[in-house]
Amino acid sequence: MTYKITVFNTLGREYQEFKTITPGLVKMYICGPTVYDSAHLGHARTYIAFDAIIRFLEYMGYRVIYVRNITDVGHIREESGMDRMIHGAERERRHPMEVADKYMMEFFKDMDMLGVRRPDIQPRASMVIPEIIDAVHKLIEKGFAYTVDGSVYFEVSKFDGYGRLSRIKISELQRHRLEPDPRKKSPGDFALWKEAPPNYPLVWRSPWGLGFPGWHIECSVMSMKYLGEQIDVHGGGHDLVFPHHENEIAQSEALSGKSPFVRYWLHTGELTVEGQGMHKSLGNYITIREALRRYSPDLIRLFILSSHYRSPIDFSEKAMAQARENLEKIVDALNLLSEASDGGGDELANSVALDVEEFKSAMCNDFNTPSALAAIYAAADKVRAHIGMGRPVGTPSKVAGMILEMCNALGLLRGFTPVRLAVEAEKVLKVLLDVRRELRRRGLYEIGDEIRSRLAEIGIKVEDTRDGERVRLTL
RNA sequence: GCCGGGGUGGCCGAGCAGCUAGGCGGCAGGCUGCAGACCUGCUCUACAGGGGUGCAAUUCCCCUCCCCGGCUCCA
Repeated sequence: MTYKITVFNTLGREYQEFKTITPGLVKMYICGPTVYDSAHLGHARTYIAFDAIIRFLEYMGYRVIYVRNITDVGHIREESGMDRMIHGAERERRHPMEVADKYMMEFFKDMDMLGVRRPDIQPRASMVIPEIIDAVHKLIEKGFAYTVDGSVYFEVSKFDGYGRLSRIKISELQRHRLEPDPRKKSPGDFALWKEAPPNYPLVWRSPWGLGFPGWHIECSVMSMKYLGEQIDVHGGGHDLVFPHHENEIAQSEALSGKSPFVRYWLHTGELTVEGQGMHKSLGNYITIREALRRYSPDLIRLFILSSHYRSPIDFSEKAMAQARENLEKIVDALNLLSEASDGGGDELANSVALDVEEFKSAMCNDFNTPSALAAIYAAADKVRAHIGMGRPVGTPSKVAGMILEMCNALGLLRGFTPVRLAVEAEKVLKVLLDVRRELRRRGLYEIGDEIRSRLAEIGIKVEDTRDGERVRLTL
């Protein structure tokens, strides 16, 4: 059967059938981080969510060209009007590019540890400065931008349809955290190129003097440089809808003269911690490395995928504990299957095959990972019940393969191997269980239970069934 | 103020016009020396409140209340 994938497009706020420009090929650009500090759980949420989407598309047979940028210049901070990179550099008393490198490498490592598929191209804003200057120049030539001393601004009113993505009206862009530059023609106009103050540590020569790019333009340039003037998917956190993505559309379509710049805009919901936004001042700022010290990558991923990518998600110990139970259920089912012997019919395999169909249709419905996980749980439960009732599995490796196939399509349990004891340990365990059986036969339950609880402490759960002991390893 | 997203059973969390989400937890029973796993049943005719349109509304429309986000910092 063929599957129709439906996605919710932020542009238009509606569900649309997913049809790529070139059949079978997905050109996708995801906004990467500004590397002035360690990545946090919010980044993990966004990139894991997109990772699952990408893996699923690949699972469905698409080739995905995935570009995710690194922004290492031009991201202005509000209170000081200072580039975020410069701020990081001042804090750490290093050169801005040294700071950028440090956090970029850290980010790459975090993503690898989380099992996020590497993008095919990871361009860096500072490496496309010539292209940015060129783009800014063209925007001036085309009449979409104007200069004010050494700065260049995009004139929003020149671009028809500005505000289509975020549904913002130019006339309502009246509230500002920062006093807008009074020389701008309209408060909504945004910088393409900024004139640098004296002694600014990170500047480039341009036709307008020494300066640096505005935030937004780098993404337009990198997206078009590596994926072309029109792409299939552009994604990022929900907080980027305005102004970042709105401005990207304006710049890009003004430059290329082609519309739409992006077919499907996908945005991930915010991550909160115990119900509050993450802020260093609240003390609830959790970096990815901190999270990885406490939780396995699969656990973090399962937690994130338990919520739909567009919904907000709240991080808490309780939520993680719940995710852990669910993960253990899946792993338990896979472990049980690895020990089950062939025999019986295809009944279980056929039933799990239905779950795989459920899984696919859930994911085809705007990448509904909670529903997709429900299908995996259903399959795992069937396995546990089947084996729990002592029924033959039929083709355990086939069943395990189907469950792993679903998990892997979400990036879960990619490195799964059934937990096994070493041969020697196996023999020792057998001796212990033999002794325990004899103890129980003589009614010496207390000592038998002692053996059981001591084994449980080291991750070996012994369960007594009619057919003897079943050992579950949670090593 | 403007724009956007939400409020689903004890908790988490899908669905969004008719048909069981799912998970976690709790209770009772079965099986067990016990525990666990597994099985059965219950908690579970839940969808913020009030109107409206439908044969039919958690799902669409309007109003009210509450929460959150964006409005040139953010994934």
